[in-house]
Order: sequence, then C-alpha cells, then structure tokens
Amino acid sequence: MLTKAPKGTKDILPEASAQWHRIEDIMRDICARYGFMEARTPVFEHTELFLRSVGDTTDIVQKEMYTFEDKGGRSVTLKPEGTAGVVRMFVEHGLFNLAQPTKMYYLNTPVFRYENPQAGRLREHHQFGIELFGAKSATCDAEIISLAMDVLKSAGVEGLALNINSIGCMECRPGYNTKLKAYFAENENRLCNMCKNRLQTNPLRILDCKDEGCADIIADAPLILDSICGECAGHFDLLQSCLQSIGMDFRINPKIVRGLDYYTKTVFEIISTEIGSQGTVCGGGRYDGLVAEVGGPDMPGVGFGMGMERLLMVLQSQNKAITPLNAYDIYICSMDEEGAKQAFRLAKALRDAGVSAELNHGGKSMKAQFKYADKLGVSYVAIMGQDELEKGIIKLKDMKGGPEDELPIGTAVEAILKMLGKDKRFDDIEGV
RNA sequence: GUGGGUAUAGUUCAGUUGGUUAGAGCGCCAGAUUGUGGCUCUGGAGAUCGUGGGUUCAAGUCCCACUACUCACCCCA
Repeated sequence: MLTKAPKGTKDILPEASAQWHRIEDIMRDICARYGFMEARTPVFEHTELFLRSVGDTTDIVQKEMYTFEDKGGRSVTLKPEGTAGVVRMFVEHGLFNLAQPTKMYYLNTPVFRYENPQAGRLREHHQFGIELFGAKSATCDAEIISLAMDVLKSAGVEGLALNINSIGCMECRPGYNTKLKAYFAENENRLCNMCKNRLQTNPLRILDCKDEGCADIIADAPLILDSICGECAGHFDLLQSCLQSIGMDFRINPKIVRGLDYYTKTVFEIISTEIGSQGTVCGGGRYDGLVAEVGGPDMPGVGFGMGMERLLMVLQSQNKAITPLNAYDIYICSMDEEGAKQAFRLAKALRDAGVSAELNHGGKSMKAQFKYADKLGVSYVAIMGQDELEKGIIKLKDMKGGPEDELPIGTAVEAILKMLGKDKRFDDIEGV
C-alpha cells in the first residue's frame, strides 16, 4: 500500500516526461498564435462553485467529486473539470471590464473524479483547455475548434473525427425537451431500465444510449436541430460555414449532448477509435449562461477540455511517441578522490559553459565507468586518472572511435566546446 | 456502483494430472581485459509465488474471501 500509487492515478516517469514537454510546447505555441494567455487557478474550489456550474443533477456532481471539509469547516472540492475555476476567476477579478473577448487557456491542470478506472480513464487526469468569454459569435466556436485541431495536428495525430451539434439555448431547449420527453414517454415500456430513469432526470441523454432496443426508438426521436430557434440555427450555420471555409472535415452528430449542464448551442467532440471505448480526446462547447450563473454579468462563453493522457495514448497507438534522450555531452572518468574532486570542478566549468556533463560519483572501476558512459549515450569521455593529474592533462576519448586526445587541463573547456561544436560562453577553468 | 479477465524476480513471461531445491529472456552487478564502452563468454545478486483462510500426506497449481491491476457498462477528457 505504502509503495503503491492510489487507484486511478499514474506516475509520469522521467523517461516519459519528454512526451509531455513536447505537447505542452505545441499547446503554448498555438495558443500564442491565437492570442490565448495562460491562466492558473487553484486545484480546489468551494464546493458550491461546482454545484452551480457543472449542475447538481449531473453524475459528476452527484457521485464523482472529491469533496471534503477543511479544518475551518468549509466544504471544498478538488476540480472535477477545468471551466468552473476559470469562470470564477473571470468574475472575481472583474476581467469582464477589460476589452472583450477574454481568451485564456490552462495547461496540465489536474482534474479529479472518483470513477472506476479503465482504458483512457483515471481518477486524476490532466487537461489542456480553452475558455473564451465575452463574444457570442460562432466565429469564436470555430476558432477554438480550429485551435484544438491545430494542436492535434501539430502533435502528429491522425484520423480523429470531429463531431458537432447544437443543443439550443435557454429559449428553445425547454420546448424541445418537452417534445422529446413526450415522445419517449409514449415509448417508455420499450426503453431500457437506465433510460426509464433518464426520462425523468435528463431525457437528452437517452439519445446517447447504446442499448439496441433503445436505438430503434432513438432513430425516430425528434431531432433537436429541427427544434432550435432561428438565432441558434443561424449560429450553427455560421459555425459550419466557418469550418468549411478552412477545409475542416466534421460530422453533424445530433446525438452528442455532453454531460455538463452548462452547455448551450454548440457542443463538439473530437474522437479517436484507437484508445478503447473512452475515445473522446477533446470535448467542449458554448456556455452562454454560465458567467451569470456564478454571479457575473450576462456574458457568453465557449471552451473545451482536452485530455492530456488520452492525447498521449493516441500518439502512442500511432507510434508517434518520441524517444526521450537525455544524453550528456560528456562523462568525466576519475579513479580516486582527488580525481573526483577535479572532475567535479571540470564538470562545473563545462556546465557553466553550456555543456551537459556527468562525472564519476565514486565506487566504479574504469571499465564500469566506460560501460556507464556508453549507456548514457555520451559523445565524449574525459579521463582524469592519476597519470593525467600528474601530467596536468586530461585525456579525451571520442566514443564513436578514433584516438584519444591529450589536453592541458587549463584549456580543456575550450577544446571540448570546440569538439562539441558549441560556442564558448565562459572563461576556461583557471589555476588548475 | 455493476460485470468479465488477471495476479510468479526490477521487467516480460514459463511452471505438466497437485509431488520434493520455483525457472528463462531482458535489465542490474562482477569477471574474462589489475586504466577504456559497444560484441561475445562466464559467474552473481534479485521471488514472504498479491493477502488471508481452507482442502490434502503434500498447494505457485484446487476451493473461498479480500485487495490490487485490467477491460467493459454508467459517465466523461
């Protein structure tokens, strides 16, 4: 137990961190091009925030939150999603007073949900996400979808499907809900047990049911796209024509509904079929009522969350994972304590000059040191044994082969920089 | 929360109808080469066989429970 990570959590081993760095760099770069700036919010928030934003009838709130009371008697909750904290920040700091829209992203934000883990699902996972406040045009929706696809494309992912839908607004959705409920109520006895339940709680989600018996009923269910108001329809049309104008493929999927209550109009998912049944790599949509819901002005917003782990899984399955190589430029061999001291000093001078250097930290024979240097993948090994110290030199061996050079210690840094093809940035080690 | 599968060395896996001292590859350490890596050869360390109980003369192997991992449902990134 002591040496076991908690259920549903994953360590990121040193050998894997390069993967993360790579996609983080891509995300930062693309966000900058689109004019989004990074925002960081606390890992926990007042529980009330999520009840209000995510919705107190959702599964996330009802059974998946890590909620606890702190020593001051406050109920706090570890983030079960990324949007609420950013909305709170937007309102608390009055960012709505700035010129709009406000464009923010968050990166590597840990998200906690008490779920049963499976392929592509963890209790702690990490999200990259975008939030855009203060503009209601569908061009914004198109912009963030475009950003998401750019990130995925830059990462090298192929074959992901973009699904979009509109679930209407506060004006037109209630009417559709009534229609849908009436339709399913007529066919209630043919629905699966779970859907009979959903008929009461959230009939929209019946559309998402995979039960075969339900599928027949769903096939003839009224479509939300036929019921949305003129404004929503116009909004959805503009989104589609924006996406078409940049040649982006998408599929209108009237069944995607999303599990968070705050969505309005646009919802979308970017899905992989290669990482198991939890294939949604990115999901999001518009949330025009959310800012007002948590106490801010009536301001529209749109955003998405992208699962870092799922993205990495797709990259892995497509063999796009990079092999990390933390290769030192040089390893410094030594045979005794005096040599180790000199090696330490040389390593420091090399590191100051921009060279990645490692040295013998004791206890290894020369043979073992070379073996180790080989495993590290260094280009050069410098030898500082007794013979060399007496003569005031180091021997430098090119690990690809060739004769060893003898270099006076005083000019070793400069010579090594030259061999490595690096610019000299600092003075040579003095008085050695 | 529900269901299926799995659990043997750091790791990937063998282990016969229950049978006496639980093996291998890779990795790690060392030697062959007393100051020189890769290739090869030799040797070594490393396993309370997930935990607890039961059946049996005898359990890694059979039975039960628990735990963990894993896949799936639900839901979501």
